[in-house]
Amino acid sequence: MSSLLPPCPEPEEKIGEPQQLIQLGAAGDEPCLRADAARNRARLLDAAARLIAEHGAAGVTMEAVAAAANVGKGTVFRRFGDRTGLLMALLDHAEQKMQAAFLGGPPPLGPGAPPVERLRAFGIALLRRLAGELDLQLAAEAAADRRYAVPARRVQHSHVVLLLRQTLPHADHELLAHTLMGYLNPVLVHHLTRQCGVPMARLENGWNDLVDRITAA
Amino acid sequence: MSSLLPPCPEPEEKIGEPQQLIQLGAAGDEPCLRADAARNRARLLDAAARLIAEHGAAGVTMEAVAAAANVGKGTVFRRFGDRTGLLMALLDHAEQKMQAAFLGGPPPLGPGAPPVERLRAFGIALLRRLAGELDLQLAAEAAADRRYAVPARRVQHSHVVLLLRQTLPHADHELLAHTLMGYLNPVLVHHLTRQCGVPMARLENGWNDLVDRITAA
DNA sequence: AACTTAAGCGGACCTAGGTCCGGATCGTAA
DNA sequence: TTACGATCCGGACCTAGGTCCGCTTAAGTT
Repeated sequence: MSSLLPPCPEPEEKIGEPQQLIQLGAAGDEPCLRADAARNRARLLDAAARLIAEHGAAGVTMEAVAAAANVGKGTVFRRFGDRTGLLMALLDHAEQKMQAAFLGGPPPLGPGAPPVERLRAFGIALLRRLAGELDLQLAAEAAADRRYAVPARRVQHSHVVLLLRQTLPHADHELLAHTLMGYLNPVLVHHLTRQCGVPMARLENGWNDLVDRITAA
Repeated sequence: MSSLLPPCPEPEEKIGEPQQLIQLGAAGDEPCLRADAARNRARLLDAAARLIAEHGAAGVTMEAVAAAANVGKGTVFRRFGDRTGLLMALLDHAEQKMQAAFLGGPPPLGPGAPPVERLRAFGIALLRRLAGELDLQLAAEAAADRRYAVPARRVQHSHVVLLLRQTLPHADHELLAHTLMGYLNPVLVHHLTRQCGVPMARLENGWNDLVDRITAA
């Protein structure tokens, strides 16, 4: 069975942010904003971060962000598309740093280590990052029908597919990657850690165990 | 490592529907509605089903359902709590039928077959059911912070934990069950089948393969 | 420097989910 | 049958995300 999915017909038109360091084939044309637009964008991100730090991601409205940034509401939506877009933009820094780490950084996360070890390191790194961003990650969840089209997620998914392919020659890497990524779902992590009191250490052990089971010959 | 999670502090107060055949320990006290309330409930479910069949789940507003049922908007929310509650009520029949099948029906779904076979049958059955309900399942997705508290999901999860426990004596059944359930996530199924064109047969093979890997000694 | 135009701005406006509370109704007890 | 209280009804109302469109302005062009 092949592991190549017809690569998911590109979601028609990307609204809002260009946003990703690695576009995996998609055009990486940063539109280069007009001076005033760039200024307002920065103001908005700053205002959003401040408000969220103060009231929590769930307690901040788009109108409040606009007001705090001294900007019209329409400007927020023009720049970021929708609420999810704004929140994902706030997560973008950490995302790009992590992408750089697992695409080109030092082992065991980056190239150089055996694929299974990279897989382990990837999950642990993502779990730890998620744990520190849970509020935002939860609030930034995309609508159900776009969730798997979020660029950051696609990059992570592709990375896992790659590592699996180097480990298991004959398997449905796409589906196995979805399974692995499912374990790293922010909503699940939130549920387990915050609502069930599961300690992070157990989640991390769970990940390593899962990788072992899935990559066992 | 124990597989017993502190069973997730019951979400404070259950709004709306009592809804589940098996409450897994929670009180199963059907409140027995007043005559007019029961009549309106039936009208609402009927109207909702009709409208959704005609316009798709995403194209139906709560107000439209209320109007089609000749009932006030407040009545809808009183009875079902919120939009998600109404949609989940529409899915309840199928859910109860399936619960009955895997809790007490004939093998391989019900008791009698070896646990691994029951696990396989469970996933296949759920996948097929989801495939026929994708619109509704997608629209009925609960808010992120309640998603794992939905009664139907908890019952399914517990069932998987049970089967895993009978198969793997020493494993973190809770976490493995979450992984398996993640594969059966309606949003993922929608993404793969509708957006990527993956045929159901491949998803089913993927499930069996996943069960094998996870339950391998 | 004057002109042009694509990009951006802002806030009025729309929609749809969710809340509230005064009044109507059901079920029961006397 | 009547009286009464708990339950329910309905639609006005609130909120917050998202859209629209006439006006403004940055940034090239001659």
